[in-house]
Amino acid sequence: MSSKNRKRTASSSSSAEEPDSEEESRIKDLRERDEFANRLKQRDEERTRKVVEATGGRKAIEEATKRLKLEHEDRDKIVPHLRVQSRRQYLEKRKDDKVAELEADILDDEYLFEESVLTKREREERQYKKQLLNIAKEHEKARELERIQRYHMPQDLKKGERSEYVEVDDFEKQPNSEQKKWEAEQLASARFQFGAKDAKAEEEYELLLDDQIDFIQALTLDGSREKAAKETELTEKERKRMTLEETRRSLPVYPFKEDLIAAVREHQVLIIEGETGSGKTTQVPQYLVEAGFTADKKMIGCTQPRRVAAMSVAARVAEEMGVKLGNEVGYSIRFEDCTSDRTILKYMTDGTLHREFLSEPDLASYSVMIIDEAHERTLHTDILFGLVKDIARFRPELKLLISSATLDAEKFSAFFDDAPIFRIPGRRYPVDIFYTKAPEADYIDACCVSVLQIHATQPLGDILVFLTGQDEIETCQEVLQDRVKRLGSKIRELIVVPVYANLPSDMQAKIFEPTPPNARKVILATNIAETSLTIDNIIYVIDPGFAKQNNFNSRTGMESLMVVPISKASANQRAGRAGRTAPGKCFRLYTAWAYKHELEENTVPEICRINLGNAVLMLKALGINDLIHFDFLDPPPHETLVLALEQLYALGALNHHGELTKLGRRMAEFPVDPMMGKMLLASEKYKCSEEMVTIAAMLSVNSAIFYRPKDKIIHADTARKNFNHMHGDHLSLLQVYNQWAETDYSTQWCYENFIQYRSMKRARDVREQLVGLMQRVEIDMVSCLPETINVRKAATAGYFYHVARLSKGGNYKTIKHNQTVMIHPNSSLFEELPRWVLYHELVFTSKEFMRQVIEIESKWLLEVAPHYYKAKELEDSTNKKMPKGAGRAEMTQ
DNA sequence: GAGCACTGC
Repeated sequence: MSSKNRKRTASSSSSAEEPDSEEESRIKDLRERDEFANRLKQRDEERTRKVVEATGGRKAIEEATKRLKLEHEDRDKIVPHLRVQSRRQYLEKRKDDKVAELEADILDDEYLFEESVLTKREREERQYKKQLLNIAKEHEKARELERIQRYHMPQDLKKGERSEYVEVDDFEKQPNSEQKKWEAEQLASARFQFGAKDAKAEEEYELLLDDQIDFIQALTLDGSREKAAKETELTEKERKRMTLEETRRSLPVYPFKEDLIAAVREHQVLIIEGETGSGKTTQVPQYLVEAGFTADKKMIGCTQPRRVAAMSVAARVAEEMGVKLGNEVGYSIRFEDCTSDRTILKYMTDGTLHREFLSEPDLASYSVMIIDEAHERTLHTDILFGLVKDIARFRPELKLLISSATLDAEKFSAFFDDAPIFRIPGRRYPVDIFYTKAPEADYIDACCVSVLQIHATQPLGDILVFLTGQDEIETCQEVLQDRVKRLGSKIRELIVVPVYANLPSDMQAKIFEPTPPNARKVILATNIAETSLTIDNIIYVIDPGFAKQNNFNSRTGMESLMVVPISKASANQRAGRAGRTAPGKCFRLYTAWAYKHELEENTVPEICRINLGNAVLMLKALGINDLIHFDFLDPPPHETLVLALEQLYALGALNHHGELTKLGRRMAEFPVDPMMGKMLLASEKYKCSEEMVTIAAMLSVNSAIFYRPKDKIIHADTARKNFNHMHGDHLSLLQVYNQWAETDYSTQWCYENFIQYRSMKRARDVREQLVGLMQRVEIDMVSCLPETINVRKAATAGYFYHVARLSKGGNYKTIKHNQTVMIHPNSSLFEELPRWVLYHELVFTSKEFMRQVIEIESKWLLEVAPHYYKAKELEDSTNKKMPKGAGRAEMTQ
């Protein structure tokens, strides 16, 4: 692509009579861009070669580098700690061995000798052993509980007492442990008995609830398993005894193995329609390996929308194939590449594959690419569709498998030139669906009533309630707990557990705890339970029919998070959550008529709802110049694309021919919004790369840095104010990070300052990645502290699009759209009201708010973006911060 | 004086 451009442009400029300086600089830039891209490619190749020589894979090298660095930095601190750690691990292992030994001993003993043949002493000894085992087990259980503590605020502790809070992340330091934990959870939850099994015969409750909701059953979501099939079902114990091979054979996909391989051989693109539980994600790639699709050293790739899925599926498949994870079977996700030169089966997140396109635009190292969970329609899968469809045209030997749930298969087939659909049955129980007779005005209240109604009248079994956000969940939790308290012993125990993404992970783990016999668990969840979290043993689902959805308005450049009715697809997905382990019931808090006539068929895909700045830049970097005619499964709004292109042009990532510039090529290396990418690159000129990288990392996790527990709001706000910087929030965030880094990334410090450790850890990961990328785009890391003017100038160089000026009445108006906006009350500048501000984002909640604001001087705008701002636009600026209270008076003049 | 659904690079 680039060479063609160069030729064309070279000839056009030579035909010009006089030297056109603009044209010349464009050509020079294009040349420099291609030289830069070549350097990148060369460096990547050298790096790969080195890795292959070292045989350990990239991961090993990274690990080794990290370890060396660590050792160098604080060897003295770490060694004693490591010693304790290893001693502890040894003791732990020894204890486990001993307990297992004891248990086996008792079992043997009981098997060999009946109680009656034993002497008194032998009987006593057996009794003693059993007691010992019990104590050991109880002890272990208690320790498990201790290990996962609630969020303790420091002031809860007495003086001198050490905090016992253990961040769950501490256990994630071993390689792959996040996935191990996930698996353990999954396994544990699978073992929990379905509540009703333990229950005695249903007791009659004569209980009158305040109000009741009338439900009518409308239809049953068909399951592929019937109640009767349960007899043939394997108990957990039996399943454990089954070998891996037997388990594989028992999966619904197994009988289709040969047909599937034949179909893949015959067709280049195949749509696989299969429900969850069919085993397609783990089995299909293995079948293809067996069928020889990786014979010529090429890989089979499989994308997943979520990190945990990519990791755990890879681990499972490695086990089934009897290889070590990271060798023949590996996974690749952000911050973690667990593959080697031996890898033939690679699981990855869709975003990772999207990035891989930058260094390998033809997917040359793959013979098969599987896009799994395509129906979820994430931004990345949607873009991948267009890209792989294009590649398939000039690489006829590349096989594509698109795997999706039932409803969308036809649509995918049509998109991929009527590719054949291969259907695989799943495993699911039927779910009865109930609708309300009349619409419910207050759905929170209706939820609570329904929960109690189910609790009082229905057989035991856990309830899952879908709510829109933290706020609703907390309200609902209070109401339920209050009503349960008032009903007292008239009803059985009801355990209420909340779950949403921002909840600390130890509290999230509570949803996997077993429900005690004769009690019922109610899980109040956001959409997180719709796809991301799978909770077993749910029998009842309550679905009010709403969700929060992010929408981007490209006309105003504003994001809004609003409560909207869900789609039919989403409603059915929610209902399906009731039928995973047994037949279930789903109560919809809307009428059957509303379902039929008011709900959309499908949720609007993400690509149509968000800012596409980064996506467009990536596509440009891949040489796709005509974005308006890019083959989208669902094309995003025209204005969104135009806005993205416009911004890229203003930022200098595209030249006036719409071609990618060197600056744009460098920006594309960063997995951030183009404005932020520009800001990072501008830090080179302003000699503050250290600061900008930190700020970028903090901004990208920002929403969840400050922790505000409901009962300690005042403390939390005071703690937050201590970080406030007079020039704005970017600098406050910088202070937070730097102070944290000074404490050696202490967890304790986070709790003392009401800062979420999890978010900070993530910011650290992001920062590390960005530092690596800065080196990649040939920028040295330097710091400008304690001076911070350059920090704000570099931010302005990226975000000059996001500037507002104080106007009459204390409101701000955006410079380009003249739109009235306000500083968000959480900002450190909320009461300061500087004349000119720059904002990181514009969000519409109750009003139009600028979130993350810094004070700037208008003359900087002319310095960093002379092509975008005219001096006239910026007139009448005093550039002085107005004295508090006097601001308005001065403005009226 | 507000309030952040969920992912991912």
